[in-house]
Amino acid sequence: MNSPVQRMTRQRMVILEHLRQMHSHPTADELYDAVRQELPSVSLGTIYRNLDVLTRSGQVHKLEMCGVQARFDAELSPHHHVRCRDCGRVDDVPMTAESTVTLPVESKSGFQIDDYRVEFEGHCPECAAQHRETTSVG
Amino acid sequence: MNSPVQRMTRQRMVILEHLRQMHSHPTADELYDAVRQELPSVSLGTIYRNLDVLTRSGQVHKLEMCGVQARFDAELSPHHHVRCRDCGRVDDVPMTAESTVTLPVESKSGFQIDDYRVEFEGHCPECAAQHRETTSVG
DNA sequence: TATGCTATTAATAACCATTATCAATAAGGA
DNA sequence: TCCTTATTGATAATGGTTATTAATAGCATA
Ligand SMILES: [Zn+2]
Ligand SMILES: [Zn+2]
Ligand SMILES: [Zn+2]
Ligand SMILES: [Zn+2]
Repeated sequence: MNSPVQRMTRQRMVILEHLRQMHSHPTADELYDAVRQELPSVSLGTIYRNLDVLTRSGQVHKLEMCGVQARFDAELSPHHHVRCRDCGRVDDVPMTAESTVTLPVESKSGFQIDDYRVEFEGHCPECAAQHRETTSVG
Repeated sequence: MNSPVQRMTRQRMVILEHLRQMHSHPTADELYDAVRQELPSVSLGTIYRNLDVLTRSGQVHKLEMCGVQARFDAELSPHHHVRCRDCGRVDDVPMTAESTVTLPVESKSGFQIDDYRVEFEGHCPECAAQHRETTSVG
């Protein structure tokens, strides 16, 4: 009925520490590469399993964004994200009054709406530069 | 260099017609089921291939969220979407002044932001009802 | 209408992120 | 220290999507 007791294993600790000091919103396999530096025998399944546990207990945020792979974030204060259309890199965007949306109480088909997410899209500096040099040559 | 000429095949036409008269934001395989009624020998690969072509030529919108199946929409006028947290059903939410976000010109790390997407989350009428009857019994 | 080029197809295999399985291990309360 | 069971590493399985390939069919041109 209620969820099992959560133990603090060495793997879980190292995963959480690494995610907390990475601000790149890494994918599971990027985090796997980082954690393996410290725990060479850790398995990718353990990364996925722990990200799931930590997400469900609210210690980590899973970014439900467009794109192929899921990304994770240990920064829990409310903020938005931008994603680069070319390379998929994700960065933070602070919340402002201009990026705040009023929740519609109910959609026309009777949905009860209780949350929303804003996702920005654009180009990171590197891809923007590359795009410029590709199109500038006549 | 430039994309090849787009031909109008029977399959492509039927796919587009069916998507245009479905307002349920179907997944590829849901659309596959619908199209097979008319073209029994169509293949799932053809559905995916055409949805990709039609998306890239702007005749169809692809709604992608990580972790869940992509959904497609032939309604091209600007609007938002709500997704049911339980069953994944997607419905339209009209754009209003309250759901309009001002684009930040640039993020702090130099991203050039040129678009955004608002996605609402909640419960569809069916799942909301089910949730009520599950939790109401003492 | 016939011809040629090639975009598109059906069928199928491959891909790849994520989950499930399972015997062995270890966290942590008693 | 002992016991329960959450967690692990290894590995197989899943499932949505993409790639491959020989055959077919749009469609521009003669
Ligand atoms: Zn980029
Ligand atoms: Zn973030
Ligand atoms: Zn629902
Ligand atoms: Zn829609």
